[in-house]
Amino acid sequence: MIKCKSSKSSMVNGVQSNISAFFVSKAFDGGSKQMLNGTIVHDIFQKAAISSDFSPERIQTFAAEALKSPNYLGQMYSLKLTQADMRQEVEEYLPSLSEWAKNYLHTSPQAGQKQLTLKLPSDGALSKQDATCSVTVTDFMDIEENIWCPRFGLKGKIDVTAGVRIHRRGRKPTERIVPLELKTGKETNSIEHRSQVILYTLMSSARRCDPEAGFLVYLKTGTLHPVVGNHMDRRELIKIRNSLAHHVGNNRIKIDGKSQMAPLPAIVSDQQACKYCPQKRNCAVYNRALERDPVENCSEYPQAFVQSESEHLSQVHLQYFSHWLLLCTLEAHTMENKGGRRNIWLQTAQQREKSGGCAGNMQLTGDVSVLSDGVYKHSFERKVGDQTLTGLIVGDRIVVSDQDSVLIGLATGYVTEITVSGVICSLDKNLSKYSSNTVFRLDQDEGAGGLSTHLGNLSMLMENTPTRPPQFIDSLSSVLPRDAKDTVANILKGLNKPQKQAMKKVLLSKDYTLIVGMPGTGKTTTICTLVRILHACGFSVLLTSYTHSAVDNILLKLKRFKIGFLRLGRAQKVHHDILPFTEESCRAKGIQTLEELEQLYNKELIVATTCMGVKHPIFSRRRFDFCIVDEASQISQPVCLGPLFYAQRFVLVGDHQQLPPIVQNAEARSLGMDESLFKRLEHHSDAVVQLNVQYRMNSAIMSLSNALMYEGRLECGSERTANAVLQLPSRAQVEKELDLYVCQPQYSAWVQAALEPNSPVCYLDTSEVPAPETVEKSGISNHTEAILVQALVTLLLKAGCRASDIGVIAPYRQQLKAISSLLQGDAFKALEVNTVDKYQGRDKSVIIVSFVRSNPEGNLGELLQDWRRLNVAITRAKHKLLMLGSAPTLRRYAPLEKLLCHLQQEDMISFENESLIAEFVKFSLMQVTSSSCLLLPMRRYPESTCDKNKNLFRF
DNA sequence: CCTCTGCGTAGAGGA
Repeated sequence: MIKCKSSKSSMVNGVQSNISAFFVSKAFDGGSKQMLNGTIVHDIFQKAAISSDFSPERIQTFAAEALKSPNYLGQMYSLKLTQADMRQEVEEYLPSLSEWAKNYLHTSPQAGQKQLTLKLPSDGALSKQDATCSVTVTDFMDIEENIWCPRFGLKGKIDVTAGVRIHRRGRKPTERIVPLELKTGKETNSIEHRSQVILYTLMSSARRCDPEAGFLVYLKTGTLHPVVGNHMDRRELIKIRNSLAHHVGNNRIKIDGKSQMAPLPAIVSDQQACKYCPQKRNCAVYNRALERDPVENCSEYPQAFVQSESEHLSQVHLQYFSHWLLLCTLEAHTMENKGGRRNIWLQTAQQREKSGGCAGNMQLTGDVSVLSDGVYKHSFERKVGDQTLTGLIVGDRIVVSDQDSVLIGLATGYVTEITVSGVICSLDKNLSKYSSNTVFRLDQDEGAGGLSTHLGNLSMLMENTPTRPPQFIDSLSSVLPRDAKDTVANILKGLNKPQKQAMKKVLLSKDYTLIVGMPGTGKTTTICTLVRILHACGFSVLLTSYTHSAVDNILLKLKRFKIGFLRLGRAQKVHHDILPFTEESCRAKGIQTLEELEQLYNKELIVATTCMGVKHPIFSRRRFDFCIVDEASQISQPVCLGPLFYAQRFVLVGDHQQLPPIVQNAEARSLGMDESLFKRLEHHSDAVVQLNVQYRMNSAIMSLSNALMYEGRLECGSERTANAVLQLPSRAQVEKELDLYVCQPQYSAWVQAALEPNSPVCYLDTSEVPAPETVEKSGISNHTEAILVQALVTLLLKAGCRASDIGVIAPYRQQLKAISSLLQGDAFKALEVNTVDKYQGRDKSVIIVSFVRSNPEGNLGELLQDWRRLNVAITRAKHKLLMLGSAPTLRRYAPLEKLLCHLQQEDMISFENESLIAEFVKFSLMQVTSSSCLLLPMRRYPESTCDKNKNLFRF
């Protein structure tokens, strides 16, 4: 869909429009006083319209409220404007707002006096003869009506949807519902303004009776201009739309199986238009980097800016730009196809419900309450009561449409609560005006924004700034302030050697430092300490990571040391204990003036947010001494760059031997999109410091990862870590029970080892069991492995292990489902079943890994081919690591082959056959069924039923 | 083949 805003640069000019479709980042169109004024005046007009009160007093009140609203204060901060400036600007408009209402609003006493000239369509329902008429607005039907119109491929927001009465001399008045477009700029009545109204008229016609006309409201003068688009006008606009859509939609082509950026239409040669175009740099860099026939080779050469905007860039820079533009384009395409908004109109609610992420057949119940300005609380109930709701989760962003996908995108908002038969959510629109039997669908809204942050950052990287290889300062004494020395020395006391080295490296860096944190080496602690040291030295720090939870992890630690910080980001995503530090909470304590806001933004040395949060107004002004990026090895390059622009020096913390950034498009991945900035910069070994002393795994578990990935560099931090084993208080009892229960000649070595604290690593080869995989559309699972996991967990719990100390890991979601469905009940509640990816950064005392894949010659998935994923899976356990899988299948994966070889050498593999496994499973399951509560003492068997000397299982 | 987290939007006007 193409946005309807009809400014010259986005709708009319070929190349410019394409460039602006790529780069919609704020950074290039940072706004202006006039734009902010426009927004605020719109706001005031719309508030007056909602309350049907355009009296000067009321309008003054609305203006005063707007001038201290959080959002506008933020923008004033960005633009370095004062509230007084802004007030003056806005107040100029207020009288004409009242004036406009007096002239055109029918509730006003002398309404309908103004004569307008309508240019009527020749075949229109309006009259041909008299072009002069008067118009009154009778009703405000909607404000900021959101229209997504698949029929024309257009989307947009209509400022005001109004009922109007058109009077013509000697005729009966005509009633229409028409779009009003408000303008605060010059009364140009220009082609751009008129085109925008024509498109809105067209979009309105898809929702209701064709209004045939719309109106431009110029608020500076308070005048109203009718705009009637005839068939030809509409056709021409749609043609422009189609050509733009074509270039945006077909921005990549495949040649010999390889994708590349498709050529754009010829660059425009309008010096006047280019002069002020916000996309100037992007246009120039794009042209230099991607066009086969760059303009400098052209004979006529009107775009001198292409040269001046890009001459600082070398071939390497341009290559980086075009390479990542392609990668982002490929990835954006895949993401859009996957969970894009188009499914709202392409799929019925029933279809979409099956794949999850949609709730159809919903009706409004109860009243809609106003939570705050522009936030309305709605309760929906399922019309057909017996169906359970699937897919939607609290916190999801949603789009509300009507069930038949005619009124698409009526409102957007967030799910706040899920009940048995309904959903409660906060929406940006009040839907109570729709009749009570309107049926709605709520769709999960995934891919908003696309990759605009990536591209915006990429563009910013192309800015003309000095570059150089990493440099370092010679001595610490020159960086440490004298009065901070003692504090710093004190803080350093708690650290181990590599951690201390890391601190030193950071302090001595002039540009950047990479901290490689191998599993369990205390990355969070190290970052926390680093922040404390930098804080003590009086440095400002921007603290970021890709996820909210990673940011909050560090902040939770920092909070304990009473270090002050400001946390940016949506309250709903922030950890509960960190909420008091968020901008939102601080503002709630009463920020009315720009000075107070500036104070808040500048108060703390430490500011924390996610990498994607760099669009915040604070970054248009504030700069930091250091930027620390946690989990940097999991962040794609263009995203990681974002926060770095705002700091003098930066520190990336991560481990490229663990999971890389997620890239959905296979081609983009193969072209290197999953290479993080962390990995790329690791080549500068001067800037790298390794944390190799770990406090998580005991020595046996650690040895796996050392053999697989770290070539023996990983060390245990203490004897205690190295020798720590699983404590199972009731183990003896369980083993006795086992003895009593199963008395067969082949005692299961594996089951015994699984419970034995002194064998921390056990691998069960299920190839003889056998345990074949199941491949379904929804994913891959392995039922037998799931049962074995259940049996093991049951046994561990029985032996006295706490459920919260056990973690189950599988590479596939479908397997997690299979396992979870077996582990129902309160006793398993605290147990965590999750994917490898989700376990990154975490640990548990006991980890059970189910590898799932087991087939004689079938396909190998991509997941298990990745060394890094396996490395993560085997480094989560502190005391005991139990693995299940079919060795012959798994040996076809190179990483697993290496792991299995090592396990074999160490004699950590057991083979079991079907009957043994069956007995073991039967035993453990019997325990489940025989006692409803697992943690009660076990039923005792009579002594006589067991032959003690044999120490065997028995039926 | 199947791993998943971030993003509030669309439009504010200038020349």
